[in-house]
Amino acid sequence: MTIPAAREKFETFLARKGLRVTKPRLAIFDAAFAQADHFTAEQLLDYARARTPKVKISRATVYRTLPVMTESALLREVDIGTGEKFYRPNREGGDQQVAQVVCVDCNRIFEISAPFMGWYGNTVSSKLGLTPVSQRLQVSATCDIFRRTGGCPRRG
Amino acid sequence: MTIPAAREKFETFLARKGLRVTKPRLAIFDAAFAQADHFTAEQLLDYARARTPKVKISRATVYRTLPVMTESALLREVDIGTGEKFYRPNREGGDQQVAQVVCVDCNRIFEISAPFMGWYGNTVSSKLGLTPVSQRLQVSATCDIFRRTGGCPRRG
DNA sequence: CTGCCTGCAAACTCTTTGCACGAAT
DNA sequence: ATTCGTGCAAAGAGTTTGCAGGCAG
Repeated sequence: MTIPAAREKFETFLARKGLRVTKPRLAIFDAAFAQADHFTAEQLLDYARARTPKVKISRATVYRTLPVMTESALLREVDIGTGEKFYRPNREGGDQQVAQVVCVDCNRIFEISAPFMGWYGNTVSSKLGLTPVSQRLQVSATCDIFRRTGGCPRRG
Repeated sequence: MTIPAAREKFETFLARKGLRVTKPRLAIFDAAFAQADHFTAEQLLDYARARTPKVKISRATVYRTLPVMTESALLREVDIGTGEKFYRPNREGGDQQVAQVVCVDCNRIFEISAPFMGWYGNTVSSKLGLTPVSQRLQVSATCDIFRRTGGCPRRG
């Protein structure tokens, strides 16, 4: 999904929710959707300001816009339990079942398709009389090459 | 595992690590291991103080002792992405594969065995040249009975 | 007696919020 | 014109840390 196409979806989402289409919101959204990898709120603030110097963007607005974008499903929130939340654009659209693999050496987050997760959640919840609404599978792992060579090939 | 037995293991762990066996550390450990359910750092502080009024216990020492206890594997850290960390005693011992199911109605954390997780972590990591060190499956779920009756049977 | 451990309080990080102004509808 | 959105700065929650004194080994 291209940025203009995504932005149009976002504008539509805002309109349907009765929210106003403002310059800061669009600037933040564009910056978020242009990101290649995972990013934090702070990184998004920096990037949005650099990308759209004309539009004044405050930290507060970034934090207020992130939940809106997440709700629109054009952005996904990724919590790896480090105190700060990560986000990434959802270019494919739809509710994907993905697992996060966090490399403790290169500190990078990989996401891979996990089609079995839904079944896992159901299996585990039904025993308790619960119905799953969301689930996440997170794997912490060490890099084999890093341990042998002392360098992470994915980082250079 | 009883509390005295666990405390002995903890003392041994401290000794092996070259750490000192102090009254605050033991008081905090006992309080942690006596807990029936998940608890936070703050709750542990309150409980340890109530349980051992003679020993002076500060918040800082609780926060400094928690990682030690976690490393000893007598305590497990449970992160459900709410900003505060939860802990619970690991009475069974060993590295278990457990999934957390968080009920959004009663706000309680259930843990159930999920032996398939290990296989999945390996499958997923090996594709990336990584070796898994830990993994967690976390499911957010709604309570079926709560939705029908408006009350959670697990809470009363 | 040596140096790790402790308590206290301040600092820190990430996120949220109150308020008055400014902009979208 | 009305109301929602914004920026700023302060507050908030949870956790960490610097320092002077205390206790374990």
